[in-house]
Amino acid sequence: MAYKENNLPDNQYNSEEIEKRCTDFWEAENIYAYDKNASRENTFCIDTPPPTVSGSLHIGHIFSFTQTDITARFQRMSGKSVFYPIGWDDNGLPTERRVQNYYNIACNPNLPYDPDFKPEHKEKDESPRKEVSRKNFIEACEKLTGEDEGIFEQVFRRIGHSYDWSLKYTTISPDAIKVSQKSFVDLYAKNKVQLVEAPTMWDVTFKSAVAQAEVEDREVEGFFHDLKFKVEGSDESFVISTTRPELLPACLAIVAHPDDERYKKFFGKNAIVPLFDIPVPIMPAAHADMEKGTGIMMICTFGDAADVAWWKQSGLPIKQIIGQDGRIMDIEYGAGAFETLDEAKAKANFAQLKGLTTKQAKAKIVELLREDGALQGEPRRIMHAVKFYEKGSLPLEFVSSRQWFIKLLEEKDRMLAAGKEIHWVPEHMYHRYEDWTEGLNQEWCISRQRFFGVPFPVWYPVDNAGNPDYTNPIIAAEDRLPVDPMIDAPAGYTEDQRNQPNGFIGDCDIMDTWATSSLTPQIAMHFAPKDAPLSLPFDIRPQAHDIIRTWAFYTIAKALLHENTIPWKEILISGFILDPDRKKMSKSKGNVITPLNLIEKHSSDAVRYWAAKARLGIDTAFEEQIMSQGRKLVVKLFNAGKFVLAMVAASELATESNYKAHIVNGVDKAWQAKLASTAEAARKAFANNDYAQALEVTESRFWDFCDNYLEIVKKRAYSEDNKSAVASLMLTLDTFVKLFAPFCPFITEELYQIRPWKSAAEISVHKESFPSEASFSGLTGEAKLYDMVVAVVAEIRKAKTAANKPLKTPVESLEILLPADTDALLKTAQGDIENVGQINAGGITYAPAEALEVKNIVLGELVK
RNA sequence: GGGCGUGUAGCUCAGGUGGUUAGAGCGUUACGUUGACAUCGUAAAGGUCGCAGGUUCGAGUCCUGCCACGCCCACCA
Repeated sequence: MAYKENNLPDNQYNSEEIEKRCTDFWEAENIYAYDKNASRENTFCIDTPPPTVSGSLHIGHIFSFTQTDITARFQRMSGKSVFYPIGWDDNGLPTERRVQNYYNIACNPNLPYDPDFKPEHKEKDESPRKEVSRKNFIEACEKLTGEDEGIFEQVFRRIGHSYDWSLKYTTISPDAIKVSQKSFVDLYAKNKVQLVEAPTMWDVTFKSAVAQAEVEDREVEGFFHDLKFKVEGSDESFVISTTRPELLPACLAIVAHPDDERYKKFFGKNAIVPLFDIPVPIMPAAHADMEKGTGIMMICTFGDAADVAWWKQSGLPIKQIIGQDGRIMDIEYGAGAFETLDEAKAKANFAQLKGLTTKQAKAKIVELLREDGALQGEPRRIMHAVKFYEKGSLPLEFVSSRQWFIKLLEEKDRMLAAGKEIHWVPEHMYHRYEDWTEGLNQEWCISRQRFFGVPFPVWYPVDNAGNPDYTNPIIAAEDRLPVDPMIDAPAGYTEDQRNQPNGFIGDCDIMDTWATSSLTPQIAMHFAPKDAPLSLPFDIRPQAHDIIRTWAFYTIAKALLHENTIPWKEILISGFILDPDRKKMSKSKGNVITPLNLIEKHSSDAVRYWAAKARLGIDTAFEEQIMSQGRKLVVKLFNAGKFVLAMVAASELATESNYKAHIVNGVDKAWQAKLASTAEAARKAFANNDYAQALEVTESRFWDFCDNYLEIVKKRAYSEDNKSAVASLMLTLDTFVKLFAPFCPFITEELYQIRPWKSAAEISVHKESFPSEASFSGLTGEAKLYDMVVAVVAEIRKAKTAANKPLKTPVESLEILLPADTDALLKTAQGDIENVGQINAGGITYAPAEALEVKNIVLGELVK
């Protein structure tokens, strides 16, 4: 399609029109299509992060995604076929939460499907959430994510990200589910995944297991309670300080350090748990800290990870009293595992706790302990760190449940080696990965008791008594994927055998989002043409540093487990956008300054300029002024371009594609030498992943061009003998549009397209080769000459400014002192110097000196 | 407690392998508007380069220690 009707520059810069023209043109001409005919060596593969679709795009997205786009554009201009997919991460908890709030609904998997249910947006009110079936809930998720994704795409197109949109995927789509389930099936075959019933970190709000990587510590208020325990069969007693008295009925044992003289005598005896009169063994344990509290502590089911670890090696029975809803369970207390010396007392006390939340139970039990006399003094307030699910608001509990785990602990060494093989930018980010990998102490729990996500391709046989056999799961065959075990029956069974004796049940859990996100390279390849020469490792993975322990870590794990390779050669870690007060930018503030508002105000190119100014891995404060600065640059590009085009249009060279041969003037060739070195510097900076540096050198050369070179050649370009000047301006424009193209794809395309000398073979600036020193072969001269001319011009300007005179004030005479070896060189530029300085003919005199100097400037009178 | 990073002009940031008067943009001030410029240009003021030692002829740059801030990890009865 034709880019523009008349191919003339607009009178004024109008970002919206230019952006519209460009996006339409790129779309129509398929400028960014991935070329599968290129070899793998000639392909640059990007493992694009699929943004989480749960609400609106944040300016931080624009920031980091634009930085990747700049790299992609440079690689494309370096002759690579760029595989630059885009996907939306729409499965998982964030989406569920948003859908619940947006439609005011909640999923109840026990309800039947209602085909007439239509989700509608409801403003937040007090009305209870409408319960809907699992299928209705998933449909609501799909509806809302679909709408959100449309908006995301609009913004990403508007900001000029050069994805191949035909490769677009969503993580909840059947094909992505297939890839994810295939991964599970493969891991099962390789014995890298296992179903385990064990105490797991559990979020009571979301009623789901969580993985180590999703856990964070928060400083919260707590209280030490000093509890008196009697020692069985003696008059002795001791005091334990605990923050979790509500776990008293779940107490398994009492431990103290083996060398602790205070308690050594008790080892082997039993302590009596207050209120419940349960005898529990007093045992030595090396992890007990003599300095902390009273030096003696209780092990419960389960206070923390240390309790779990100790319990595992103790062989003692489990005493689970906290249910999956975070409340004290309804159990027959006083028998079995909870054997007691006084059943009636234990039952009576426990009955008062049943059904309470842990917080309520704590208050209740303190009351009971106080009555009982076991509580010594009053609870003492402390601040301590407690583990929370990163998206949760209540502390995690350890609840025993059946979950699928990927066995990563045995892969630690390989993981560390793989991390070293990958090039981290900036390098120090590797330490985060290393820290995390070395500190890993749990297998990766991938089951989630949620609804909107990838189902496990798993069923369990049911025996003739109606009990599921979890030891012999039925795994779906690969060619059946994707499957939903809650809808599809396993091979060899029929649907009417579901939940029946001698039948089967489906695994009702879904996978952790990361179990799917960790396969982004594999998913992207799955959505590419089947005969494309794509393979791991990809070239780059761009991402932020907060998800090194999740996304980066898990992706490396999956690539190792499946393909036995690293997933990418390089990982580029972007920084965060911080509020001006240097806190991480909050979503609430993001609503005020939305990306679209900023784009409309400053233009896409200007917003991209802002993103390009920041270096990788460095957190920067949000400063809108940088966008204004970017806009100034873009407007300047527009105006300078328009000016050059006007000067060229008057020349007979205007339509000559082989104009370069006319660059013969010394000053012009000197300028081209400067331009060539800038191009080379930009190229080198890009090769070093330092796009900010590439922009910096390009930008400063461009302002040099506008302030100096353009003024220096202006008069000559209007004169009779103007071919060299005009050709030089043409080459300059051709060069700058290419140098700026990765940063400002819109204004550069606009200028590129409306050049009168554009040939039919020239499709888009974004398909051009990025300039290098070699592009200027034979066109460059003595760069020094340019520097000297600029220095002389600067002195003349300074003299005029000092005298408060306009710059067009004529100069009667001036003296240039200069070294002998540059004398002849500078004199070749005398005409240009006279032009730009408004110097009277013959006004310049020369004298030898050590260094260049301009003296005795005599200003004339400006004739009106 | 362990690790990583940051600390340069009022603000936001640049400053390979140590080398002349430490840079940019914004902001401030003064002046000007040259044949493109919803402006633009020319200039000025503004810095003990976190602090203290050390290496060196020479340190913003290398070494040691300290301080402040941020982040990551671990512990947390």
